[in-house]
Amino acid sequence: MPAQRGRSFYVPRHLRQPDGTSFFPASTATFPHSDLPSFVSPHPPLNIPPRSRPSRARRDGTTPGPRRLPYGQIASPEHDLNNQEPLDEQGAADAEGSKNGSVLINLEAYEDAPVEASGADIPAPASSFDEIDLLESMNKNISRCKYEKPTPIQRHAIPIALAGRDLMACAQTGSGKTAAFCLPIICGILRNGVSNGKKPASRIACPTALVLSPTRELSCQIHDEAKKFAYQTGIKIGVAYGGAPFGLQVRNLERGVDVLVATPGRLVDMVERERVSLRMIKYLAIDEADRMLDMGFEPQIRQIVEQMDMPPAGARQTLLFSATFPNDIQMLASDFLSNYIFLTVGRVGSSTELIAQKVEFVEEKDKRRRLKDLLHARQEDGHHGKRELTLVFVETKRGADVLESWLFQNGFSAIAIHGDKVQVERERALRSFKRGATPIMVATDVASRGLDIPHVAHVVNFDLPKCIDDYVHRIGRTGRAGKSGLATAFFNSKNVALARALTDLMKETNQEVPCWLSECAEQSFDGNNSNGMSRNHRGNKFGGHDFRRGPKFGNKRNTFQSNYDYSTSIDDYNPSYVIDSNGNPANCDYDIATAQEEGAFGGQSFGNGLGYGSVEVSGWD
DNA sequence: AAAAAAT
Repeated sequence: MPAQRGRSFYVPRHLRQPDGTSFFPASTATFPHSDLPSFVSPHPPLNIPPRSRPSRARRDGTTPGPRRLPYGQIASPEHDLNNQEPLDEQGAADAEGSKNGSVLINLEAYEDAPVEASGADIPAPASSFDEIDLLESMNKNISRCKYEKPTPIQRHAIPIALAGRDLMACAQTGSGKTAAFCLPIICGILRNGVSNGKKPASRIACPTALVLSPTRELSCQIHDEAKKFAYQTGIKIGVAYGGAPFGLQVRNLERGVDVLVATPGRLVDMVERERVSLRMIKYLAIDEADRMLDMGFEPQIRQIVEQMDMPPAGARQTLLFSATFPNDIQMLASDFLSNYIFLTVGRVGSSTELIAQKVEFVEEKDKRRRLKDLLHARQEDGHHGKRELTLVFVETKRGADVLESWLFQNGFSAIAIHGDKVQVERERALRSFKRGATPIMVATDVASRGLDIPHVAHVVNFDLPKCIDDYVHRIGRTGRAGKSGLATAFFNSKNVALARALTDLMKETNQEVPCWLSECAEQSFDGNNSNGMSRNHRGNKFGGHDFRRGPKFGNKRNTFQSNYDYSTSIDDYNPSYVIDSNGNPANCDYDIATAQEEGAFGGQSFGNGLGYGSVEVSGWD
């Protein structure tokens, strides 16, 4: 029985201390409610000294949060990726039912979400939508969306954005961050007069606002959401992403666009072909900003923001949102910002505790058989017929296809989704899964971020991800809106590097950690490092703080909650160890055979002591 | 080694 830390809530990864404690001890100044703390005082703009950009190894780009959280709002409407129809009132109210009591109960916990804000002249948060000076037409849309009360991130971020300030904000997906940047942007455009980006005698679309996101599906989702807020305001929302007909998208934009939601590649294409110009951009929002600035994406983002015709920082308003903001990414991101406010809204993720996490020791060759058993077990437990959904994550695209056909041959109705499928197939697979036509979906990480899939009762990590953030994100597909869920992971010697982080996370979420896993974790090094490379540039963790306050920058004025010792975390962390041919740390003498003797195998290591039968899972309501 | 994002 592993020692529990006695914390009854989940601390988001980016708010954790290296020792696992929260960044927000009781003595720390936080403002869980909407009062602006008295110790927040204006100070001159921070002067960020030039720095050398650290060379970065492959970073485990993390994106926010797994699911939509209640916050007393009705859960987000299901997004039909193909639905490009204008939103009608029914659409606006097309909220997925989550009117159960637990939502309201959980709401109380979210009110305590700790908040950290730093920067000059921080606008006071608002406690209600009425308090925020959004326009009448938008208030109606907010009501139509059944948003009764702003979420913590909305309460803080919307006043900041409405005040015209640049913002770097940390908040989980589903905590309402889409609205947190869409509402003030749309409101700002309305106040200044809608132009629909029309230049007389020009076919070039000139949007006033640009929203960037890392995946096509996420762009669709934001597009749909933004349309709801802009309903009957005259503001036009457009979308541009790859895998869909170029000409069709362009023609839609030619009809006028104020807010363009896009993935980077297609946008660059459109700008280069002179179908879109960024010269009128007044608002730039980057969703999943840390991922967007991660290797692979950064050059494109830099091209869009710095090398095309977009007005420079200061001449536009820039809003960056993400779940995590490692310090090195903050540095990159600050290039895009001017006198910005850094905002972190942590959350008390009690719903995460509603996910029963189970880790089983399963060798590669046994995985299929074990998965089959799991799927059968659930059917025998009488849950089938409710068409609850099971999401199975694998490592590779090919692996997804292979497992899909194997499942099919074994009588399961499964479908695969991954990036080698054409967009139409991706969307078809997703729809089929959501509908329950194929209640099992085998996915790569393409499905782990940004997708809102109701009724997922079970997430199986057939292959565990390399980084713990991905794990958190994947399992968060279940246990939504106050409902419980189950997450099962297949662990074997290939995953030893994840043992420590996995153990920590499970403890934090009050899960019982199997003995063999604890033992493995104790004997291995920090598992959040999958390739044995030093990640000291990232600091010891998380980046849930304004990097401007780090020791290198020497500016600790006007900050609250600064009792964290950066000196031990940012530059001094330099682990080095050797990985042997099996991928294990060479000096980790963890012995699989011992684990087997200890009964570590499948079925013996239920995360919370609950069997499948005793886990309350959701089905169709 | 892998996934995502342009054609």
